[in-house]
Amino acid sequence: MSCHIMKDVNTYESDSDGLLYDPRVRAAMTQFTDTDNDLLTFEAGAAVRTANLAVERMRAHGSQGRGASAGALDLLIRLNGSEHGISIGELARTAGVSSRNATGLVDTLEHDGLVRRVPDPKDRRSVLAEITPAGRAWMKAFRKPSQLAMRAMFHGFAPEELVVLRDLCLRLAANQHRLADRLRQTGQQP
Amino acid sequence: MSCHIMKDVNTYESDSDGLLYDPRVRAAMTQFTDTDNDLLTFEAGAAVRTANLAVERMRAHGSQGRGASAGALDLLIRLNGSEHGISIGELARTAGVSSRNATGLVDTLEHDGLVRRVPDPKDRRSVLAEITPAGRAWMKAFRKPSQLAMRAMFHGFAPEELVVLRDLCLRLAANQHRLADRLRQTGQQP
DNA sequence: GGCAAATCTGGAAGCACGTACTAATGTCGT
DNA sequence: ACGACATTAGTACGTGCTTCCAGATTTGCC
Repeated sequence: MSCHIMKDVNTYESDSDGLLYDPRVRAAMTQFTDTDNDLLTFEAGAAVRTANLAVERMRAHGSQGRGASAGALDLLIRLNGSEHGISIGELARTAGVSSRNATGLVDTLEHDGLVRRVPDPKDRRSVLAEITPAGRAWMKAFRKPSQLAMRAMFHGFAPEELVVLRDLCLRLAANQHRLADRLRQTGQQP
Repeated sequence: MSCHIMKDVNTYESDSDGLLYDPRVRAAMTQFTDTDNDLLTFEAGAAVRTANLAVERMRAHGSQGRGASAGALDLLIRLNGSEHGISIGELARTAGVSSRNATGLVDTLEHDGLVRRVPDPKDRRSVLAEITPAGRAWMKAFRKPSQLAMRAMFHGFAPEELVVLRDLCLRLAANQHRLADRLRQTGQQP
């Protein structure tokens, strides 16, 4: 391992319990927090962001710029698992983005021929997005590489650890949803 | 709790061990994976993304559009914890972004008066970014609200859970870095 | 001294995401 | 039946992030 490679390796360190932390983040956050627990929350938040960037980067590499941004891919996977079309609004709600954004993501997928729009017979205001045969073929082609990539990303993780990571992340998201709801109710929106 | 509120609550469910999962993600990913472990990796990856979105949203709300995007805020926090300036290149390397991107983030902070550029006396090619008194005042003003927000986000999390979340996320990021290094070495870059 | 590499940034472009608004449609109460 | 109000997707616009390309200048190595 040459010095050039050493220089690029992340300098995460292990704490007394053998768990990773980023000393640079810790140094920066320590001055922004009052208690040890506050520091832990900031570090965890920063770590979530770091992990997300890592997943995004692996995704970007794996799809080779094939119009498969994270958001669009999520929609495509969702549509692939449905035997009928899904409305733009429903896609937006379940993805937790604005309908305008869902419109844009579907635009992208439609432009690439992976998805098409069809009228919703039950509501003339609404449009259903459905996956095309080309979209299903795309999903099929990327199934195995995607699995290999995720296996490599989570190399060294026990199944229980994957489950715990999922739970912790979803609890965080649930907390944020509750907070947003509360703020909306008390009219504290800016 | 009215039905309107019920309708907006996320439909995460608990598995047999009492840990959260998203049934919609599971339904979509099940058709994209071959083994249970693969499903766990995909679910964990999706959960990381969901958690990151949650943190971003809380951040956007807390800063009230005050020029504090996630990337810029990270740099500001970093500079606040340093008694001397830091070069654009160093900021870029430690943030894991390109120097062009770091340049843009510093542009934003400089435009808001929170950061200034000064020449690096040791290297005339280089520019140091340092936090301004206004930047330190900004940090001071947002310290308490930030802490309260993170406490609320991580409400119900034990300290050990925060540490585990941090470790799992950083292990994921470390895996990605190793993979990227390996790809770079074997020349498999696209 | 010569040259390759490093440094930052101007300029441009693409993409994700959000807000405000509009035309069309659907729902509900009178 | 009618009017008020809500919902739907998309237009127009803006911001931020990120990448690419190129250029001027500086630094370090042979």
